[in-house]
Amino acid sequence: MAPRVNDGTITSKRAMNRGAWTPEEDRKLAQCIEIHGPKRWKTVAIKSGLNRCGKSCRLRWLNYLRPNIKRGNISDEEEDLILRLHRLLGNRWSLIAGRLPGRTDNEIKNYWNSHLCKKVNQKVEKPESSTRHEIIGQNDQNAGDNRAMSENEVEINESGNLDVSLDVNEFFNFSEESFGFDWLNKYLELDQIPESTERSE
DNA sequence: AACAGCCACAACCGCCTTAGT
DNA sequence: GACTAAGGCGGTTGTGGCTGT
Repeated sequence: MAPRVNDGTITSKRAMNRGAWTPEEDRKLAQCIEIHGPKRWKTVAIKSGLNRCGKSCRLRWLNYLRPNIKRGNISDEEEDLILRLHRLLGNRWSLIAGRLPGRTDNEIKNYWNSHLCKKVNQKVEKPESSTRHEIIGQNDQNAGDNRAMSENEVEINESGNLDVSLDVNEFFNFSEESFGFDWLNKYLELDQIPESTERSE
């Protein structure tokens, strides 16, 4: 790895604006992105004259300013989807967010940490209701380790009893139009894997 | 009314990956 | 291939608002 000389976050902390964004800053950023597009964040940061780093501008745009963004009121359906996707993917919030149109990884991450994490833990504490889901959920503590795994593999159960190996990119159709829930049905079907399939090795 | 504790969420930090030279 | 800058991501923190005492 290259030594970090300047990654945009350490850069002259003294000089950069930090903290909450003001409506005026939002307006300037939106204007600048309109001109330069939601890329080249360093350029956007400079041209907007906001005295913010590129990463900060990017985050603000992605989480609050970009069009078609949904805020709050996560529906039961969405919550269920998040739970299922988390079982499948672990803490890969951007992937999960990619399946929830209008939702951001930051929002889902926050929602998970403040709401769903507790729910899952409560379920885990009730072994009598243990289903395949709860058993898998117990591996959530290791979810971060999923990053070390191949992008193309999802090994759900490290015990070897239920190793589901699949191509995530193939499983999820990442095309722009695929924000519907059809793909979920596929997963839900998969969710009821017959015993013979589960034991396939 | 005042205070403490909790919760939700916006924002930052640091690591990793990718693209460009 | 090596190096650097920039982008992307997940983890963590700071803080304002809410609730209970």
